[in-house]
Amino acid sequence: MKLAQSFYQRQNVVLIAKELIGKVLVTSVNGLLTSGVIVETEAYSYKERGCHAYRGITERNKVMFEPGGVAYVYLCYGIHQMMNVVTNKEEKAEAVLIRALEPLEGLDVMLRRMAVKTEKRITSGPGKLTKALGIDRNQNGQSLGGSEIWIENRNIKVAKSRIMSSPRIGIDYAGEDAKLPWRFTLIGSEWVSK
DNA sequence: TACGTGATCACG
DNA sequence: GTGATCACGTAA
Repeated sequence: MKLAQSFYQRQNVVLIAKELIGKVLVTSVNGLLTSGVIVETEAYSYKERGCHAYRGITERNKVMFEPGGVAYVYLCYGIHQMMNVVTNKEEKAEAVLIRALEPLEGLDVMLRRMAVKTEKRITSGPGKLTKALGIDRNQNGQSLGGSEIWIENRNIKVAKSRIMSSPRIGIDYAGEDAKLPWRFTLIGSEWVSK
C-alpha cells in the first residue's frame, strides 16, 4: 500500500532516506504502469550546503518548502530529470533523491522509453530511472498520494545490515558537507549507480 | 577524462 | 540581460 503522508512528514530526512530502501516507486504516466524497488537514495536538508534549499527559497526549489509527501523534480545539466521526495513540515525544506531502482513492473515500457534492447542497468542512476519511469517536470509538485506517481510498501524485507551509508555523489561544491554519509545503498544490489 | 545541454541564479 | 554553474551519462 501507498506510504502515508505521515511517513514523509517526519523530521529526520536521513532516517527517511534509509527507510526508503526496499520501498517501491510506481508511476502511471499516460496509462502505462512502471515500478521498481528503491536501492539507492540520498538525503538533503536546508541546513547544509549540499542542498538546493540552503540559500533559501527560489523559483526552482519552492516545492521543497511544502509539507512532505510531494515530488520535487528538476532538470540537471540541461538533460537529466532528477526525482526527489519532499519530507518534513512546511518551510523545513528537506528531500530524498531517488538514485537507483531495481525494475519490477512495466519492463517493456521502460525498454521502449530508453530505446534499448536489454534491461541491463536501465534504472541505475538518477537521470536514467526518471526517463524509464516517465518522470519529468510535469510531476514537479505532485502529491505522492495521487494517481500518477507514488511509493508503496510491499513488505520487502531489508535487513539494516544490508544498507550501507557513504558520502553523496556529485556535490563537491558543498565543502565539508560533501562528506556527510547521507547516501544509502543496498549492499550487493546490481542496480546501484556507478 | 571530456563534454553535451539548457534552466537557473546571482549579479548588475 | 548575462555568464557561470550544475544532486548526470556516455563515449573514449
